[in-house]
Amino acid sequence: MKPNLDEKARRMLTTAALYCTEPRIAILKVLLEARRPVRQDQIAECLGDRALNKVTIYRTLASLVKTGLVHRAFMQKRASYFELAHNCTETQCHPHFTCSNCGTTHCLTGFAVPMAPSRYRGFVIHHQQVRLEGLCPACA
Amino acid sequence: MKPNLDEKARRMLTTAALYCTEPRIAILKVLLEARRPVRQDQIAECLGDRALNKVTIYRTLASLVKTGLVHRAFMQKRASYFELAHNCTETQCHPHFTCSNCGTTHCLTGFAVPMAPSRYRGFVIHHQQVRLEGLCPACA
DNA sequence: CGAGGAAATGCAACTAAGTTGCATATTTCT
DNA sequence: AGAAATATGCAACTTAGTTGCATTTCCTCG
Ligand SMILES: [Mn+2]
Ligand SMILES: [Mn+2]
Ligand SMILES: [Zn+2]
Ligand SMILES: [Zn+2]
Repeated sequence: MKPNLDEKARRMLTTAALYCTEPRIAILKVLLEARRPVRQDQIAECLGDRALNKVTIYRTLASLVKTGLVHRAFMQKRASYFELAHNCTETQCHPHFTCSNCGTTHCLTGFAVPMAPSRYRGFVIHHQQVRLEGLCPACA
Repeated sequence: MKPNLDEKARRMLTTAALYCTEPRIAILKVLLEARRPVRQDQIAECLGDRALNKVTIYRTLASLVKTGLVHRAFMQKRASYFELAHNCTETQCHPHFTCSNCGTTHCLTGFAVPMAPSRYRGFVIHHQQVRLEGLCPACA
């Protein structure tokens, strides 16, 4: 495995003032290695033999989201997808692209859709989230 | 009530080649009068006395979505929000804004966030959906 | 190091959005 | 009106996510 992933996860937890527990380190490592947002059950599957209770995974994700280490990237089919906060500005995460043919989701970290104006008719806009749909390179 | 709403709903159904049934007309009228996306249970509540089975509402919404009359605007708390297709282009619906203070959602039909490029590193982008979050005029 | 208190985990039971199969009712067409 | 096509209602089911509570683990401080 990656020997320094463990250390990296520990640092992230300490920085966020969270207890460094085995479950949290394991979950963070899965997120660190994932290239795309993942669901609770996908995290569980990645853990394989040293499985965790799903309640623990959900509660860990909740803690990580609260500290800002992790984002709830989007929902699909009534399930939430989570990922490490990466390539984010204060007001916009990168767009997520879902292929309408094969169903896979990709992080489009290379570009950002321009932000909406910070004010519009009395609305104060703090955050913008963009979902894209179309054909991925493999399916196009 | 609005006397011509009924007729309008009927026309929409006929145009979409769907049977003109009482439940469908009732649901369409709720959507025609709603100013924002609504959930299944909100539609049921609006119908009040002449209630409909939730399965009927879900199946009706599915038919309406398939014909393009209705959009699944977004998901929140594991529930889908539906609305009539309005102020939409081929590639983008208007942005939806949710207030982080009071929780209400508004359709921001007045402006459109610029579209992502139609191609980006092999991705063919067909559709773009924008979710905004911040403070609504009442809470700002 | 070895408590002791704070916080995290696991388990079982629960909640609630959405789905499915099937019998019955309604709509449309002739 | 009658037949075929389609829609509705009901009950039972599926499944993502939550809650309460007993037990375990982690961190801090003597
Ligand atoms: Mn991403
Ligand atoms: Mn809208
Ligand atoms: Zn694809
Ligand atoms: Zn508000």
